Amino acid sequence: MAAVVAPDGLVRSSIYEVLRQRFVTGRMAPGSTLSTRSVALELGTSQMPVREALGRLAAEGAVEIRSKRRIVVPRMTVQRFEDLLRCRELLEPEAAVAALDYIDAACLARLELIDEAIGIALANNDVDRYMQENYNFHFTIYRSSPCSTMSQLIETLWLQFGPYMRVVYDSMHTVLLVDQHQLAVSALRAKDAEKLRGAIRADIRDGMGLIGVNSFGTGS
Amino acid sequence: MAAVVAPDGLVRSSIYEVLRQRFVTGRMAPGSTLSTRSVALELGTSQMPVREALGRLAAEGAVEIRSKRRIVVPRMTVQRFEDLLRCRELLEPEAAVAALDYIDAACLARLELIDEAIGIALANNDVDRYMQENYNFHFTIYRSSPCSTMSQLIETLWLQFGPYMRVVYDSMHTVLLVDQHQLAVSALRAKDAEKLRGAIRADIRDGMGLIGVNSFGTGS
DNA sequence: GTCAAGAATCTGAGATCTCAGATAGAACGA
DNA sequence: TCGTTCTATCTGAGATCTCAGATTCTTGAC
Repeated sequence: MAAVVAPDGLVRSSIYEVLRQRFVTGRMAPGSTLSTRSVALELGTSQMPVREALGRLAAEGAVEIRSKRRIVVPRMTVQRFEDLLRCRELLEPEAAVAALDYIDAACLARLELIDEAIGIALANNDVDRYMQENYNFHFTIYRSSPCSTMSQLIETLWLQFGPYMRVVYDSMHTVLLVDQHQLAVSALRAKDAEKLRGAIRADIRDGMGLIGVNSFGTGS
Repeated sequence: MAAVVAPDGLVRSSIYEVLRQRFVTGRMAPGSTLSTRSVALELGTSQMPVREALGRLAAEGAVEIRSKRRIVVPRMTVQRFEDLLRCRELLEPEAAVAALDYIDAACLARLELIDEAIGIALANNDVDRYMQENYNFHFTIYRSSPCSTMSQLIETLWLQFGPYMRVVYDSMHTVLLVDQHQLAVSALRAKDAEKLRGAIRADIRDGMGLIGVNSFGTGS
C-alpha cells in the first residue's frame, strides 16, 4: 500500500481508520497476530503512529496485547459473545430512536441506496461488500443523531465482533442472510419509534442469532 | 510524585491508571490543559508512555486533542450531558442485574463498608473521598459480573462526566446528596432484579438530576 | 497608553535508537 | 531418528531527537 500522506497529526488517525475498517468489515482473522513493524512497513510510516493506533484498538478490545511481545486479534468466547450481544441490544435500538428526529429525506434515500448494495452483495455472495455496507447502513442511522457518545460505544462493539462475524459469514452462503433493513427504513419513514426498536432488534438477533454455540473457536 | 517503577510494559498502564483515577474522581478540571511533557516530568518517565495513555483517554472522550498543539479536558455541554445520562441509564441498571447472580456475602459486606465510607465522606463534606467511594461502590457491583465489555463501556462514561461532576459537587454542600446506595444493597441481598434496576436508576437520576441546565459552562 | 509585529518558548507528532524478553529454527548429542 | 539446547531473529516498549505549528511574551512604533 502507498504511504499514508497526511499533514502532521493525521498519520495516526489515518492508520487507525484503516485498521478500524479492517476490523469492522472482518478483514482481520481472529487469532491472527499483528506487529507494529509490519503494519508500519505496509502503510509506509514509522512504528510510532502504528503503536498508538494499536494501543487505541487494544483499549477498545479489538486487539489484545497478549502477555508479552504479541498483539493478537482475540478469539471469540461464548461469554464474550453474549456480553457483546446484550450491549448491542441495549444500545442500538435506542441509538436508532434517538436519530429518528434527524433523519431527513436525503438520509432515507442514502439508506435505500445502501440497502440496494446490500441486496446485490448478498446475491453475489460478496461477504466483504456485505459487511461494509451493513456497517454503513447502521452507522448512517446512528450517526444522524447528536448522541455521539452512544455511537462511539456502539462502534466499540462492532470493532470487537467484526472479525468474528466474518468467520461465521464465510462458513455459510450469504443467501441465507435475510435482509431486515427494509423494516427499519419504513419505520424511520413512518417515524414509528416502537417499530424501529423492533426492526433493529430483529436485525441484531437475525445476524447474530444464527450462530450456534459450537461456532466458537477454542478461545485459546 | 515518585518515578513510576514498573518492569517493562507496565509503565504505560500505570500512567493510564493514575490519570484515569484522576478523571473518575474529578481531579481534572474541565477546560484545563495537559501536556505530555509536564505529566511525564511529574511521573518521572519519558513522554512516550504518557502520549499513549493520553491517546487512549482521548479515544475514550476523557480528553480532547484540540485542533493543534493542545490537549484539554473538555467542558460539558447540555447535549453531551444528556447523551451521557441516557447511556448510563441504559447500561448501568442492566450491568447491575447481570451481576446479581455473582454477588456473594463477602461482596455485600464490602459494599456496605464502602457505603459507610460514603456516609462519612458526605458528613465531612469530603468531595474527593465521596467520589472515590461512589466509584468503588458502582464498579464493585458491575465488575462482579462476567460482562467485562459492559463494565468497560460504563467506565468510559464515568471517565467523561467525572471532571464535570466534581465541579457540581464543589459548588454545593455534600450533605445535600442523598445516599441511595442502601436501596441497591438491599435489592442485591433480596436478589430482586426489578428493585435493583430501580435503585440504580434512582441513584443515577439523583446524582445527575440536581444539575440545572444553567450549571453548564460556556462549552468553549 | 494602546496595539501590532516579531522573537522566544512550548508542545504534539513522527522518526530513530536501544533493550530485553520471547519465539522459532538450527545444530548437536543420545 | 528424536529430543534437547543454544543461538539468531523478531517484537513491543521506553528514551531521545527533531521539526513545525501555535501560543505567549516582549518590544517598538504611533
